[in-house]
Amino acid sequence: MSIDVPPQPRAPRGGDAASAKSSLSREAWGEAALEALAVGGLEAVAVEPLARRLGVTKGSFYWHFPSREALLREALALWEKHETVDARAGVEELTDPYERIVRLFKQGNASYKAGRLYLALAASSDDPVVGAVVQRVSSNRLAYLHRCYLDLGLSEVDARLWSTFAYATFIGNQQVHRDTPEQFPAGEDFRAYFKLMLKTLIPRPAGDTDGADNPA
Amino acid sequence: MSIDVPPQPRAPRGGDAASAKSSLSREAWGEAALEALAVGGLEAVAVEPLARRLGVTKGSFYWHFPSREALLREALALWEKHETVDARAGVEELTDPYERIVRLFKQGNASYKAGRLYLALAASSDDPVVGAVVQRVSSNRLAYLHRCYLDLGLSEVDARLWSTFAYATFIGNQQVHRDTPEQFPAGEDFRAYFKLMLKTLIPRPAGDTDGADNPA
DNA sequence: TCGTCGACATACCCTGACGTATGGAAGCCG
DNA sequence: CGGCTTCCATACGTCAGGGTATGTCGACGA
Repeated sequence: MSIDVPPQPRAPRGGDAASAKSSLSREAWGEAALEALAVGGLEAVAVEPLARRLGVTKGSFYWHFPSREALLREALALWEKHETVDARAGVEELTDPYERIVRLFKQGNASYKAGRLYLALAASSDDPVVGAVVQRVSSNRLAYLHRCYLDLGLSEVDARLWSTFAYATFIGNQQVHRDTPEQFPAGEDFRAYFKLMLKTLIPRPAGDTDGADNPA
Repeated sequence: MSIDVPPQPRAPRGGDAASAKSSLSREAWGEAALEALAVGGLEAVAVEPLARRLGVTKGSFYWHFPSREALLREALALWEKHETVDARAGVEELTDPYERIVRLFKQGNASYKAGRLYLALAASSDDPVVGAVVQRVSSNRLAYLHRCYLDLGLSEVDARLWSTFAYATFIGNQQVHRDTPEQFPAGEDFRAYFKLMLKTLIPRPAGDTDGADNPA
């Protein structure tokens, strides 16, 4: 979310526009594109509206990018890194596979915007560029979850089934949460819901009777 | 790239099989719109492409509908009926709530196109017209599922949690199936997957050990 | 036979968005 | 100081699609 501008700060120009930023970078455009994507879908990634939102005009955009598709690829690359490398930051270090899965779930449910982003991208997966990235990200997540379930002691087949199950539920939660926010459990209800999901979706092999929930 | 369909010599005013009337009806336009929606999303519901596909021109369309939005409303009304009234056709008669849920799941997973349709609509729920219908349909399904779980003997709260859980998984399956069809269990694997979901998502109160699954 | 009407075709304008061309205001350099 | 580079503005050209106005043709009904 933090829009950090990489080391390319040229001396401030007139500074007349809405942003105090002197000049835009490729990455800034990419992040803005992701923002628009999460809100308005693929069609919202349009050059002129984005330029207006950034306080510049089209001419500026076409200095940084040869085409709209190039911007899309930039944004997609950013997103893919967010959803794979960055998403595994606080997870990989956990040794207990159970805890890893819990953490994954927690992280996934933590960012509403990330959920909307995935949904928006997945909705536009008919676009070949978008579709390929969505598939890679989805496969990557699925594969990682699969490994976690394997580490849990499940057989190859069972791990496959359970990881798909858990992932589908995860994605579905985002959908339901977005489509019918009223009906989706919130607050205390969500805590109970979350607990139910964990208990149901993570078959614990050993005799772990109850309540190992960490007090976050 | 744009499929330029030649002026398609329409079947003259003879009794055609496609529809009672030789000319196009509102409903035919609506169904065509749903078809386009399932494939290309909301933006694919465009007057000119649709008219080309139906072998007529824009002028014809604007005879039946005052605007594109009117067509959208027609299609949405059709869809809402499909997903609520029609979807409950073979379910309501079942007395066992467990069987009702199973049937619901079976039906939902039966039509890939219906899944794509929901996903496409849900992706465009920022549109006020679409959003309202999606919300109604989603709420309706959720409420029905909730009743089923209630009939299963669960408490109000538990039924709420479990129905949300099950519905989220259901929706998520459609997502995963569409986004990464390669990774999604198929054939025999899907049977096992389906069975696992039923077993996990439907807490059976009485001591119903196993193997009572009806054959497909 | 003729007028009306339903259902469609044709022609047109308008909008939004992609892409291009060109120019211009800084900063850096020789 | 003149020229080059960088970043951006302005002004087009193009094109798909929404919406409108009007033309057309066959099916009736009197």
